[in-house]
Amino acid sequence: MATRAPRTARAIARAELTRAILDSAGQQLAEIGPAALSVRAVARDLGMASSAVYRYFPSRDALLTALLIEAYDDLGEAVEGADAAVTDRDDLDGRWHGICHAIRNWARAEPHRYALLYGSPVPGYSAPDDTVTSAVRVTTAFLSIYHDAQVAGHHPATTIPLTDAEQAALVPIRSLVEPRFDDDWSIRGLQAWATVFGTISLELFGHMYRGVLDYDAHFAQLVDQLAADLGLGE
Amino acid sequence: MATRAPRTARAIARAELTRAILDSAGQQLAEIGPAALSVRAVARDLGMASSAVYRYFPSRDALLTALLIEAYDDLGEAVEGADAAVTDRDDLDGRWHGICHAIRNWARAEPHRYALLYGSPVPGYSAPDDTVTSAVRVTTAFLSIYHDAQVAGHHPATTIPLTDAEQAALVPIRSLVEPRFDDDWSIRGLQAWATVFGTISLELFGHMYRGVLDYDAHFAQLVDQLAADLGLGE
DNA sequence: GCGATGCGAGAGCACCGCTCTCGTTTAGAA
DNA sequence: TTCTAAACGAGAGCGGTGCTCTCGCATCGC
Repeated sequence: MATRAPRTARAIARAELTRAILDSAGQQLAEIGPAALSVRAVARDLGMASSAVYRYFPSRDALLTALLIEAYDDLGEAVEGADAAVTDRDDLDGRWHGICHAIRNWARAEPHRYALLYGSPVPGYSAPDDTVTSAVRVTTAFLSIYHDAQVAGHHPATTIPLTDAEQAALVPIRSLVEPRFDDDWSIRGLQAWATVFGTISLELFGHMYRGVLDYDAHFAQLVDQLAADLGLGE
Repeated sequence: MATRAPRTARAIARAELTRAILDSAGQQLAEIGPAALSVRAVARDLGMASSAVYRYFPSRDALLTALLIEAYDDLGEAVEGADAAVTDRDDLDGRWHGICHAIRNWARAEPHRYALLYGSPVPGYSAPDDTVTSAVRVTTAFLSIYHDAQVAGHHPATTIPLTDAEQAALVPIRSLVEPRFDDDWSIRGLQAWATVFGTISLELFGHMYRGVLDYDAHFAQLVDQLAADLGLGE
């Protein structure tokens, strides 16, 4: 099944050039950020006319969206890899640490790409449908751990009771897995998720400038604390 | 003391035009976002040559930085106002709810400005020294509640013990107030801070697209839960 | 082999940030 | 009050951007 669709020489060339554009643009993205990424610069880098790039991506935003999806997949792969690396699937604490640090390590290695994913949305709002499948991979890793933890009988820190409205608000997240999440897992799961990304964003975007000396130690501590709050530590 | 420095007609005109530029640019910022803000459009709006704007702001980034500071002050004012509105200063739970909802309400009313503050940094990195004094206002509101709570003898949920490195990492935040924060207040305070901003950012930037139906109810629940975790509820 | 389609290049449009120059206006010292 | 230096607004212009259109040429399916 060597290569997929392309049979003709033209189709092969098209696939290769598409790839080359994405690579060049991806390098620009990583180096100078999404705001400064320019179609003309990509064309220059590839030695072609800028108008030719538009044969492959209809607009700058479309190119950026493609990079967005690639970034989501890249991060998703890193997170899934870190999770899979824990051979003992019942070591939920280890898996939790694995995915949390995988996210932060990726974010620190690729700050511009992280900002593209979790910072302010750059284009109006990129087409959700295409991106969602890639974006959901990291979320799924969280849910998977929560799910396994609930099934294994772990219990997060006590939560306050929910009103009817609050319960209704969480219906979608609750029904994403089978068996459904209890209230406490829904609440603590969302909370921990927001705390992890909140901390990484605040750190990366410079809001902890003063306040925290050692980001590594602080994040490690936070992940420990969240694991304890989630009741993952046996 | 009517007006401050400006005595000459020229100085008055300068102050007024500076104000007009900021207003026009602020409107652009709020409506179409920081990326699309253009000096030329501001000049057109004010009926002047684009080059004249540069007499007042040396660059687009400088103009954006001024708007950044204004936004920080605007948010800071909203948060301080919400905190001050709680007449019973010992009602820490009420104050906590006040500032958390003030932040989110402001963010939802001014999504582009919130994104400018807490999304990906748009210019390289705007001069910290000018912005810090305004940026720190909302942080101070958090610290104030934490401080009062600790003095009043409230205790947050139990925390896991810190290693020496983790303790050292938190030295700056700990010594921001007198008396210094205990370990548990440092930890839970930072954690709650990150959770609040993480939740607002994830919501505003579309990462809860599926998962949560009713953002208002979810955030209200989160704030309740954090108050409980912080031990603010009597 | 031939028409249809895909493709690259170039010119061009409208916009951008920013700089420079050039008269004019204003402020402050002589 | 006069005169000089500074501030100012307008305009032209430079190099850059995203994007469109047209025009030849290569390639594909029939």
